[in-house]
Amino acid sequence: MRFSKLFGKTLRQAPAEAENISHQLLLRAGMIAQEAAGIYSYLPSGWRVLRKIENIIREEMDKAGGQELMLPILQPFELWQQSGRYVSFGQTMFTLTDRKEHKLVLGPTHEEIIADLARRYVQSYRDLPLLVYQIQAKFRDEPRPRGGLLRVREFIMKDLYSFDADEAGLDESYRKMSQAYQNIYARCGLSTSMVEADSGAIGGKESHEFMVISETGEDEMVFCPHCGYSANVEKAQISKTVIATLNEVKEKQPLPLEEIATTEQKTIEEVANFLGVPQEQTLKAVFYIADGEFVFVVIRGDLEVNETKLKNTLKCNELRIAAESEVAEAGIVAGFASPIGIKGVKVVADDSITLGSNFIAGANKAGYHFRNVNYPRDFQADIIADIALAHQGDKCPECGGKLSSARGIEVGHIFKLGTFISEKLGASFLGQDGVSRPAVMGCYGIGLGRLLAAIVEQNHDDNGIIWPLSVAPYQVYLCPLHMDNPEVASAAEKVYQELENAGIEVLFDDRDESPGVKFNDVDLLGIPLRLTLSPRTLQSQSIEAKWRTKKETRLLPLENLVAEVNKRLRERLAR
RNA sequence: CGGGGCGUAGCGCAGUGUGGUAGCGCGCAGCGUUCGGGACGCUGAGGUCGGAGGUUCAAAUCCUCUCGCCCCGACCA
Repeated sequence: MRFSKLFGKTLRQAPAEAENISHQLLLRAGMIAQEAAGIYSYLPSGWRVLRKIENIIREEMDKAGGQELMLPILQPFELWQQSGRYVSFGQTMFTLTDRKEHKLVLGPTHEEIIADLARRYVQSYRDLPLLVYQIQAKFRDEPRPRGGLLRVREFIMKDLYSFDADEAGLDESYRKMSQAYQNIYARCGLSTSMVEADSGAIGGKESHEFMVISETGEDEMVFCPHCGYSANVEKAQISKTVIATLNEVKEKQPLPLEEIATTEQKTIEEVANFLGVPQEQTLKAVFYIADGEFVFVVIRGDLEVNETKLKNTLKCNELRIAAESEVAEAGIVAGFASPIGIKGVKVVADDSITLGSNFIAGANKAGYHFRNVNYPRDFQADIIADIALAHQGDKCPECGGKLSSARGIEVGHIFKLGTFISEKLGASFLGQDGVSRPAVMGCYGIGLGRLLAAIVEQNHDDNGIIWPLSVAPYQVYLCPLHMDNPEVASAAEKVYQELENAGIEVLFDDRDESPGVKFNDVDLLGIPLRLTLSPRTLQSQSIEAKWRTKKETRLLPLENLVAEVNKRLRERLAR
């Protein structure tokens, strides 16, 4: 490709709307262009990168036994009613109506379609396992697109769906996919962590996310340096046991309830300090509205509520903190509330409240708390579950070690769906025993644009992008200096033709620009190997080679250049 | 949906307070000089000042409404 003809210009200054690095660099490099909030065009060089990523993914999917297919973007709304997932996706789905007043959706994902296909084509256990995938645009009306390509409304996604005869089969498909994912990221030059995750609107029981550690990431995860436990904080568990001192062990016996005046103390911190007890000796009350219903949540004072876990526990679609007025309406004295004596309100308690005794809790009247509150002697909960939020420094649920935390970009998410979709859509098969069963499903997604952005987040310097060779838009940048010098011009043309003919992807900077401009552009574009041809190098019938990742340069003889370049590219790709 | 910010040439911005011929830098076009890390000179093209309505002799500037974009939160793969 001749640079002079390449569609898309490099920019010295990033457009003001770009805040994170990948967004700025991709815009400056002329790889993407924004059309509207969360809607982007890929310009030729950006599209080349995307297609390389796509090919890597395709190869790994095929290797794992996947079959590629193409599914419709326009989907009948009825399918989503059948699966029931239109409720959990809600506003996130783009919907439209055709001329016959039929409701359609722009597919946010394709489990319904694929299950519908499986219903028709999978009839026997002999047809299983089945792994099919698609690489296509999906649409989600995000409440807030952000971060350039990191969170968009129209995006290209690879989704593979697995159908197995039983749980053991699903486990095997899941294992294959998680291996394929590791291969994909490695080939894209990314280092990722696989963490336990919440499955959110997709549903299902077990899921893992692949995270690229980055400050610009939207997710937070915790991991244990000792045993390797790692999880998204939405999902993460912690060990809540408090190591008791001898003195405290004596106090473990439930003592009689006692009312104490705490006139000014409302927050956990104030109450604990006032009474000289640790925060884990108190109970905290938090109020939510879950699908319109008021919920009283109790958790040990030192912990915080994990809203994702709470939402899952309540099996609700909408969850928000209750407004002050709503709390008052429910007859609750904010700041002095506890579940003791509360009637007619759903109470959800974190299981931490069962791990202690003689807690401090609100007395449900202004200015007073109770001492020696014990569960279940003094109050009952409708639901007891783990609803605590993990933090850096908490204890690992596996080994008790100290958890660390980090932010990450989710570049892949795999789910064990089970049978809830196949049951609803009738995707069942006849087993060897002649019994009909729903297929056991899994789904495995990768957002390609987000992956591309994550690669930039992880591979750049002050001058620009540093594409790994495997995904670079061009492998080689041919940079002649003094294009007005006929010897340079003709030698450059010749080298360009030779490289092209050998199938090497080369961007030929035939522009009449100063060396500084060219060098800065190649650094910005992030092309791995730079070949500089000038009157100086021509004196020794050679060309100067420099890797984007390195400082040193070295002269290569023009003779046999193609073979030499090929060898170097191969060596680098093999690493 | 709540809070904040911003819409002026392809990009970055000034001008808005106090209404009076729309500017700067980069980029772009032409010519010339340059040429190993964003060169220089001269000449030039390019703007419904996000949109609509209003006030006024006169609106980028004041008023009302509206649309869009970004950030934080809610929410969300």
